[in-house]
Amino acid sequence: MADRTRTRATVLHADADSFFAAVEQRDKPSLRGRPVLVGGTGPRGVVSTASYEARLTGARSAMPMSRARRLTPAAAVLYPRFEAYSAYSRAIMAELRTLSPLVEQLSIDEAFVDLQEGPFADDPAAAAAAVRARIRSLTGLAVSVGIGRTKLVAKLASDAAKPDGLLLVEPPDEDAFLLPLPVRAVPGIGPATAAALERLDARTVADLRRQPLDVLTMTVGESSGANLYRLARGIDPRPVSPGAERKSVGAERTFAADIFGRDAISTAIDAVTDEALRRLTAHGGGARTVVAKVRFADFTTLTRSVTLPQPSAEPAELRAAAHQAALAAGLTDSVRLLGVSFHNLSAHAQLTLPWDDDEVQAEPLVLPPEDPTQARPLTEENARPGLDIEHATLGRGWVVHVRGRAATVRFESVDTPPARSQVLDLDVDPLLLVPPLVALEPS
DNA sequence: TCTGGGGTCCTTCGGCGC
DNA sequence: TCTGGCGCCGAAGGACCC
Repeated sequence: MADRTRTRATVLHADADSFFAAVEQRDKPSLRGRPVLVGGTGPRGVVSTASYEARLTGARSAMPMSRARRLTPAAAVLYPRFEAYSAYSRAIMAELRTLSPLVEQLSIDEAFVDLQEGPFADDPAAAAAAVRARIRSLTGLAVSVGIGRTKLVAKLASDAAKPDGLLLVEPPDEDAFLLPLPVRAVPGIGPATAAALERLDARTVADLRRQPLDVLTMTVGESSGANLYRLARGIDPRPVSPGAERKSVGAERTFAADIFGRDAISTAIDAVTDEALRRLTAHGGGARTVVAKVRFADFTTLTRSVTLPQPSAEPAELRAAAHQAALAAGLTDSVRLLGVSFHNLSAHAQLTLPWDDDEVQAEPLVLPPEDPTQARPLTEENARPGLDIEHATLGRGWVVHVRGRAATVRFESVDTPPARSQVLDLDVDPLLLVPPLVALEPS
């Protein structure tokens, strides 16, 4: 494809507003209009998403949950329900695909759409307004949209449009839009790069544009420097490309308290490896490289890898490699986090068949995960605030908290009025943990 | 006040073959 | 035979994003 730079604003970027928190407020009527924090609820949790009400107090994504709670004592703190978010995400992406088949999903709540070839190239703003309204009607969620000639401008426009807005930046208006923005707004410029640019006195995109190419490459590296040099000039020929292949899968776990000792660590490696294997199996195919990641009590982190002669999908072989890699990290100190990931993925599984190898032992099957579609009794151990529950006669609701056999819950869902919280004795009124029920109907 | 979990991409370095 | 340069690959670390 000859990538001829476009002349019209036909790249659309759509991004759901405080997605996780908005889904929770939608599904839990008593939380609407109230501060909500979604994220890890344990002692070492961090905030994934803060609702707009919670942001008023200074709570932010990536902030330690302990700090966010202190800033926002009134907030509901909820454990993420990824199944529910995925269902809403699929509905949003399906609506976006009505605009064009060229949809590049960036994350669970964000996508680019290329309107150039479709019927909407002449009036992207009208198409965007219509799709925002349909998504709102179907899911109750606000999706902010930016439209521009390039991915960079579309993305920055959707940021500027938040919350619940639509901004189209016409090509003649690009410089007026881009130049005053802080460099930190540019995707790819994080804290480290911004600090390096600050040393050049480059704080805005306009400042960045004044930097010679060689200064930028010396400051932030060859690739990033050339990239920034172009982006600062609005040069961004990246096409909207659907179909990106996954390059790695893995799992990692930060322990509520540091663990130490051979046995505890070995058990933990097995558990994390099982989860990573489960995801590899779900992805399909095998992997050639296994990476173990270890974070010690002082937060220093290191990785060690083992590369196999050929890609493998055999749990025993991958598990052995994971242990070998973790061992190479020298697990003597207190360990805060363990991770296992698989790289150099190969599309199709290379399971060594039993007759290929005399020494194959009893097949160590990947344990089936706890089937998320299967209801289980609610207990103090498996309770997490925010999870869906069901009572035989009182119906569906969600967990506020569980202490011993006393469960505090609210019986409410998308289309019920807000409910007061009530306390049930689980021995008298058993509750089932159930998968989220996502009813998507135009309203 | 104490730092998650899922990823992607880039840089640097050392080993190796030519 | 020794040395240097180049390109490739794997390993490790780090920055960044949502």
